[in-house]
Amino acid sequence: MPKTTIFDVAKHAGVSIKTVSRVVNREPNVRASTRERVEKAIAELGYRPDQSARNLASRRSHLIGLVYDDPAAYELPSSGYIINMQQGALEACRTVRSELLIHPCNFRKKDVVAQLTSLIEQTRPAGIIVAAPLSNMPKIVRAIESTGTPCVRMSPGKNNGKHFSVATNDREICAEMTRYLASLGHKRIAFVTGDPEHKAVANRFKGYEDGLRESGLKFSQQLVASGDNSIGSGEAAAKKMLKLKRPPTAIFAANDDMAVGVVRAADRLGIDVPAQLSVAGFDDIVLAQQIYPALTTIEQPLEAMARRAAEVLLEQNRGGDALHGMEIVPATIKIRESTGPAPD
Amino acid sequence: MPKTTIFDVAKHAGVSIKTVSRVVNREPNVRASTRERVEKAIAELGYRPDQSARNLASRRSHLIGLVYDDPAAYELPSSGYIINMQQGALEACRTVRSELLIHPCNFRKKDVVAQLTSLIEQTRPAGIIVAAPLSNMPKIVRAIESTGTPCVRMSPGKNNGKHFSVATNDREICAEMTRYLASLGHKRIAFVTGDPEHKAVANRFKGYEDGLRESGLKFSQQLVASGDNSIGSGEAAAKKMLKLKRPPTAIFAANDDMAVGVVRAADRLGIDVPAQLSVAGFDDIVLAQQIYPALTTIEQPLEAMARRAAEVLLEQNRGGDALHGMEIVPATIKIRESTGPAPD
DNA sequence: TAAACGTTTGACAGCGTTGTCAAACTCTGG
DNA sequence: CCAGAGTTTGACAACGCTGTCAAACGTTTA
Repeated sequence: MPKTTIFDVAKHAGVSIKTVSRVVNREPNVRASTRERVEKAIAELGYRPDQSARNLASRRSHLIGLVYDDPAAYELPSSGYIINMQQGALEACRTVRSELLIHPCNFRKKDVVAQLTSLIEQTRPAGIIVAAPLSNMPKIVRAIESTGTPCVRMSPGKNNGKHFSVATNDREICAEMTRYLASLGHKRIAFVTGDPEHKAVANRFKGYEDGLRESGLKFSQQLVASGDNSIGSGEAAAKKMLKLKRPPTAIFAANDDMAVGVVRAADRLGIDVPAQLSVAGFDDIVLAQQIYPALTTIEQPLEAMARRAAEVLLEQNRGGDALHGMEIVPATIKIRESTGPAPD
Repeated sequence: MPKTTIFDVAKHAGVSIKTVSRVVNREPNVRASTRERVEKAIAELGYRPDQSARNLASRRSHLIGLVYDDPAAYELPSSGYIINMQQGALEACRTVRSELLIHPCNFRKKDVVAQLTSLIEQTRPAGIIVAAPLSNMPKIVRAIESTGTPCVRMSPGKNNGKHFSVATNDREICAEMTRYLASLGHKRIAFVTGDPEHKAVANRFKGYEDGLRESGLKFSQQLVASGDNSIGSGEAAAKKMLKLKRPPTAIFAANDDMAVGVVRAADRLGIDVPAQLSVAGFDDIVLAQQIYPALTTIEQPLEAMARRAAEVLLEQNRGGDALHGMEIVPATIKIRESTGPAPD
């Protein structure tokens, strides 16, 4: 039984193949009655357009590419970052029968750009989702744009107006977390910064400053330590600050790994969390709920962001208008056991 | 600057397009001197075959599909299972410039088969990797086979001879773990079984029996409890067995989640691990190293298995012979802190 | 009533490969 | 030196769709 082609449908509906094509692609200027007739024929014959042929003729596929780099994964087995994004993008793909192509690429390699260009030429995806930290690299975004493939950045960085981007409110939510700590009576709230290359992480620090200001607390350089996003660096940073004459009563780390390090440091120093020290993180990694005390943290809406990114791309591929600008998917504060009223 | 096509190469090399095609596809019967000339032309013009056109003409792409279901992920955020497989498959793809298409599918849904068939028709992947538990479902494997797409199963189940499969030595390695526990002096070694639907998990139990026999220990039904692969079920199973008149001195759980449950149960009952009770798991999940005491477990070579699966498929796609039968990628025992000499 | 314009439809030429099949060439043995 | 077999090559038709452009059809306007 040979596969049904557009010709079969055309004959069955008594129209030309072009009209069938128009119906399939939701092109305008097809009389309603004609459209119905064609749709009926499609349904009766169980016609499914051949993607390869479409790709060849239109120079574009129904695949969505997800390109990412997960530097954290080079050290830890899995940060969950990727899987969450995939989940979201996959959901969006499923509803429109698209498929997801995943393409990790190490941005430290010299040939990333060539590699991406080649990926796009080879597979001609309908769109590309670029995840952080790749999305913050102009040369990468530019390379993708130059192929003419629509792309959506998942990134807090500035948008050049040519594409759409999805981000979360890192800064605002961190201000909120800081205000929450202040509302518990904490006067000395410390912050552990992360890798400054990571744009989102930098925004978190700004949010911390905002939060202090909004709570009427004054910023102190002593209460800021820099980490590199790893557990160990969080531990070191906390140890340093907890040994100050006037140590902080709350430490907010720019990511959960470092927050876990802070908890560990407190443990080693015999400081009770949360009775003597409140600890907050960011990311809501799996471990956050598994350690004791369970970590108060901020849940990044990675899945929702990726879903939105894919939706935008897929809608555009179906003929919708290209979107520009930035959309914010808000993060959520998860209050758990590691934060509590300030001591005294 | 229009893209270079096979025609440009043919003209430049003074041959027909068919000959260029032969060279590109490594087909036989091309004179060495001709091949060289064509290869030179390809290099000089920077020719890259258009995949869409290839797909259309040959009815096959350079994509590898990875289809999976991760039932554990419906409850826990991430089991690491998927990410490990992806990693392996991606590595293999990268070396031959192929791309990986990921397609999760819930086997409980009625239309899995239709969905898979449609996926294959749409994307015409060069091959499909089917991961457990999907790989143990005849109807799914049959559906894929009927499309004519080469497929490799990652699964311990019997192989019908039509395809290749990659598995690990669950049974043998579990026997080895059991012998290891026996060698530490344990006489009463218990086992927590997992979801019986999971073929590999069933094999682990058989390995446990083998190990007992080989160590001259006798099997006791009292020392076998059934779990459902979850932490909670491991905890319940352990509590039950630890309250026996003659409790086990070692508990081997069919997966790490349950082993973590066992450790938790011991903790609650005030039983010291490993002084009074040795605990072993299977999977080497991230948590295994993060709990205290760090879990002795078995590392599944998921990444290596997936890499091998993809390699086989890609090699076949490049014109290699179709492989049949089963290949075993051995697992590794990771001895950590949760096991030690038997008490007394 | 006809010109002018917008809407709907179809014919047909690509898109860049691979598959088929036959022609041309090369080598062997008698 | 030729028949016969194998090797190497090329012409050309698919593959199944979209893009282009022009024709046919409707509707409005003067």
